[in-house]
Amino acid sequence: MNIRQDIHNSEIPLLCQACEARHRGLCGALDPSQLVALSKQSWKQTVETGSELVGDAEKVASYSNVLSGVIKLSKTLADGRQQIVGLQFAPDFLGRPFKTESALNAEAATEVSLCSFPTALVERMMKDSPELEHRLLVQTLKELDEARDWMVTLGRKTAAEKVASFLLLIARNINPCRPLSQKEVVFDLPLTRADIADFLGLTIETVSRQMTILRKDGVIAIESNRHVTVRNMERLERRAGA
Amino acid sequence: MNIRQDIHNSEIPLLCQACEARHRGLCGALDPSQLVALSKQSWKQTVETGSELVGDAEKVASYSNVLSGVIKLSKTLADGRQQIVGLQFAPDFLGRPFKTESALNAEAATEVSLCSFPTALVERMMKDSPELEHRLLVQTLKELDEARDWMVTLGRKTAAEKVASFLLLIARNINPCRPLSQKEVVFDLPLTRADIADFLGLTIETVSRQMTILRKDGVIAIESNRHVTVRNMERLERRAGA
DNA sequence: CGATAGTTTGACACAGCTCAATAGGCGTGG
DNA sequence: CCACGCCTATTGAGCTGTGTCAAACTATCG
Repeated sequence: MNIRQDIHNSEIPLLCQACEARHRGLCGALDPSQLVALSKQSWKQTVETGSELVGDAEKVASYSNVLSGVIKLSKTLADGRQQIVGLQFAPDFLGRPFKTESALNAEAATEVSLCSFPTALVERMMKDSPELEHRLLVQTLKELDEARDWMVTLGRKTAAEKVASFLLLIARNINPCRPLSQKEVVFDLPLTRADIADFLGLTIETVSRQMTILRKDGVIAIESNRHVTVRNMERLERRAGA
Repeated sequence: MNIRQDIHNSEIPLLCQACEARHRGLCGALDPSQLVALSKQSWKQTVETGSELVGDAEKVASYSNVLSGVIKLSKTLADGRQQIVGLQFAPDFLGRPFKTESALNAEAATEVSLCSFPTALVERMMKDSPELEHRLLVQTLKELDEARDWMVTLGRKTAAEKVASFLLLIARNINPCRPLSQKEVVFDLPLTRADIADFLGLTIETVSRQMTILRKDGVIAIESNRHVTVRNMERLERRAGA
């Protein structure tokens, strides 16, 4: 039995054919011949929860597209206090071009699958393909917008609002095929309470207490610590403080 | 008496000849003919302290280079709580390409001079000039790094560390010709106590108290509320918590 | 079924907030 | 030049939200 050759896919490397990043991610900027060049030097990998992808102040040899799972980007003060400064979902691009050393720590919050390529190759292709650099600019601007939104959460919201904001963020990002604006949303939390605390600038205990309040008030339901049902998105949004 | 025609400057528009942004800013990406095209549709303006440059959810018709002064970028919650999410100094680029509506508020924190141009023109030039888009990407990545650094300050530092971090930020950015790593640094604060509080996620009173402590401990000196002398940068750095 | 890591709950402490009063800087007008 | 008023900043006193420490509970997995 022959595999039907789809015209659209005929020149696309096998590695890329089923890849999300080719559509919504960075690789969408590349034409088939560029995809072939990139795919020859790229590799897919699956990493387990907790493994460090990029260390702070470490040389970075590869960039990646996130294909599935959640990555946490964090910074640590000298005395060990930690702050998560961003979460990355598929099909985000992981890496900081034009800098050899990372200024932050990237760690798999869940099991994560990646498609990685050498930094040098990406930077070379960026010179040749303005469209690639354009996509990267668009993603970077998006991340900057998100970072600034989160600064409001960190600086001006109460613990209750912070936790609601976090649940809202996850509800909106974790399900790739999210039917927006439906009342009830179900997902597994990609982060532990400790991670959530580090993301919100709170302690584990405060996060836990606020989750309990949301549960007792019937805004959410929780099963076995990780599995969350948002009973009513609107109420959650109201609790997140605009 | 003739003005000597410098070869380097001979084709540069008058408007641009003394401009900082042509060297360290975005315009450095442009060749003389592009500079001429841009300068024909650009204009310099000076705006006074407190005037709003871009309103939240407002249509943006022009982008600008900051030539002098300080701009604060802020976001406001429904009930009026405010957070400053970034400060811009010369020769930063003010604007958010690829979005017609602003998601934040830009206001002159001091008297500010700007060189402005129509958004449409910049976006057209970006298509033709990858170098321009490249510079914008580099600036955006820098702002993202800064935003993430500040998230650590907002989420994990104490009030004392926050105020020290703020003074450090200003000391490092306000003086264009800063002789780095000299022990004593003098500057005028570009922000009121209320602005500082909104930047740090604190109240005016807490900011004031922490400044008083720094003053009494001899780390800084303050004259007439705005004029600050950092007596010892190293001590200030230590108080900022890494 | 016990071990371990993660989570919840409780009691208490304290950093930073709120409200209120005072002090200082600066421009205006006598 | 001083007197006044306005605005901003400082200082004080008390309160409260969130952190700290400690203990109990729960899920998961061998």
